Amino acid sequence: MVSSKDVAKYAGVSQTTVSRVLNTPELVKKPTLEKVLKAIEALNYVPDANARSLVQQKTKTIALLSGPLHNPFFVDTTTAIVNYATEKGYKVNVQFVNDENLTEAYATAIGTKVDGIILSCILYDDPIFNRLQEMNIPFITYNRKHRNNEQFVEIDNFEAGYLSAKHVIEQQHTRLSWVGGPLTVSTFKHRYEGFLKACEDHQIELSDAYILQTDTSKKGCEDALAALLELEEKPTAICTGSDSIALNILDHATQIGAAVPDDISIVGIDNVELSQHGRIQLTTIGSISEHNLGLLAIERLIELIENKKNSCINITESVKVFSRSTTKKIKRR
Amino acid sequence: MVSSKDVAKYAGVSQTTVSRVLNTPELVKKPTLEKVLKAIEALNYVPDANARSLVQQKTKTIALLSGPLHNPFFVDTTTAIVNYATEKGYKVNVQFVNDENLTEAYATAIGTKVDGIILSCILYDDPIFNRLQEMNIPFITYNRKHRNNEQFVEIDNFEAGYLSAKHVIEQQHTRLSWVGGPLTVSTFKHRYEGFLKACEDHQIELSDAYILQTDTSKKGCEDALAALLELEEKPTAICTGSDSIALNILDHATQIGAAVPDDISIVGIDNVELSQHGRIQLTTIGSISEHNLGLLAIERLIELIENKKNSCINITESVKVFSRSTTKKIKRR
DNA sequence: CAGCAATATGAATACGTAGTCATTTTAGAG
DNA sequence: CTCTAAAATGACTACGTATTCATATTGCTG
Repeated sequence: MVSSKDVAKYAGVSQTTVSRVLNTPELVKKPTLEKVLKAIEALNYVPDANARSLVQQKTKTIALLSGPLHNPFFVDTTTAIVNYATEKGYKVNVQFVNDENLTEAYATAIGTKVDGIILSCILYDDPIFNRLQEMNIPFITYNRKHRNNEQFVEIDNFEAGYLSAKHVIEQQHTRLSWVGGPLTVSTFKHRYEGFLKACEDHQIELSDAYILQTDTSKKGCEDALAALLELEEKPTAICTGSDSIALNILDHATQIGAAVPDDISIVGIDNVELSQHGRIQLTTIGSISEHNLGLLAIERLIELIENKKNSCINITESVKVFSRSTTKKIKRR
Repeated sequence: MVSSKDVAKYAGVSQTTVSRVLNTPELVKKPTLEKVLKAIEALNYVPDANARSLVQQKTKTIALLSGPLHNPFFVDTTTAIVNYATEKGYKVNVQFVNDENLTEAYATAIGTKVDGIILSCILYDDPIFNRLQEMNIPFITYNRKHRNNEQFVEIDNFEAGYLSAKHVIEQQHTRLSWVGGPLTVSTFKHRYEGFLKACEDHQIELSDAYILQTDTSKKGCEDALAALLELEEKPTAICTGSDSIALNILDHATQIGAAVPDDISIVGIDNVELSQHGRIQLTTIGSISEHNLGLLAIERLIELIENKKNSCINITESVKVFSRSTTKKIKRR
């Protein structure tokens, strides 16, 4: 591997000068500068980022702990995060986190001495949170948050859940179902609470059999739908905890011949890109901003890293209904 | 930041011993071992991965240069690659590459001294290829390949294109269109060649107006479809260069009221996860293996890194038709 | 051309780890 | 208890860079 010393020898200067050429070229005389640049070119020299990190104590690397990409929400956010960070000169270390590899994911993120951590996958009461805080590495959560979070970006989850129910209630639905995710997660918890409140406000009675908390997996969603369709009195509308869940249910409903929205209406939350697809046209609740949560979060994180501002970042984006074709005014009998 | 020296001082041993505890604990006496472990625990010590990389000349990091995630093919492969590499103890540096940031992407991949590079985005005749080879870093391409590639994993692109055309020809279609991507890319080039051969073998005449090479963007695909639908004699089947293109066309067709498959049939290539969705049900050509190309490639790459085997890896997976609901036997007039 | 400030360069060092080699300690044999 | 081989530990150095401080060179003023 060719080092700055090699370049120095080749150019007949000191290693220091080579370093200067790369970092503070204005401090080096033109002829010397060119000699060195030529040497760099000739030897195909590329500075070693690790060595640089070691001495500067900065890695120009960010750890991204994302949820899995089969959830289209994370497709959108990962794209935004990676692209923005790359553009700003940061490398992005990506891990897709699930329940099993969570703690290990944190460990490697910490051991790599990254400049910052951006993560979605955290529980509302997660013990790892304290360790993260002790590490004194800037970090921010998007989508989900922790009970004590100081830096996070989310949508107004309560309102999203509320609007979700309100939307189908306004379409005359009275038999509303909720298919959500684990209540240990802030998003699902608050969305569900919003859903409940809307039902309460509109005097909708909720059958216990209509309320399901899945593990959000494809299988889990399919089972949930199956359970609902087995009921004597089936719900006419399903409010879901996320677009991912909604898409899974929509998929399975179509496969087993349940017509959406004619037999049953489905509402998502998140307004992921995919929900707009002509064949999908999912009615959903999403941020009024066109910037997704990942982008908002990575912008803040990099600001945090570079300015060392320690101001609290609490962003809660307002939401609205995106009414598409998976919901329909119920036909009164 | 607490270093191994701090641990050494705390435990009353030398830094060497601390290092040994972490790397070759069998060479250290029990009591000493425990003293050190306690110190590590007490100080919350985490070894600095950068320093380790510097001295060992190994980073335990892999650079992934992927295409953008709005192409669902890369959703599948990125998931497989990141998860497999993570499981094997590698960090994955992800970049989503497009035409503009390509060279820069290579530069950072090289500057980080990664242990290996896995990439899809390379042109069939790409000058960067030589530089990669000179770097002497193990690298492998998946999906696309370079003319001189020695390590690659692909599907049988020619056969895929061939089967694509054959499938709709067998459904009595005679007015076949091809909407592909740039022919500078191996996949599109070979798929197109296969398509042409099938048409030739079955005496299908191709109108020039039916052959379109798009930039694969959403807009590009929409324009292509619009152009086709403006023709006096519209094609009855569109064979596309990839599922991504097919999905974009399907999206737009639905949005503008063109019925698929009743008005027009659409075939993709890649068999991405999303193509199976109940609402999509895209007929497509894909690998007979259930492992996606990303997984196959990352497995080989890590083998390459760890065994230094320099054997050529040329994998070309066989393909078959996945017949779903976007193609249909044409109604003879 | 002297003298001095400003500019340009280089030598030495630190960053945190792993590995080499030398040294000390331990265990076992006689 | 002595001697020797094996086991355990430590001092030192390299990795490739950026930075500090010292030194050399240049340019300018009078």
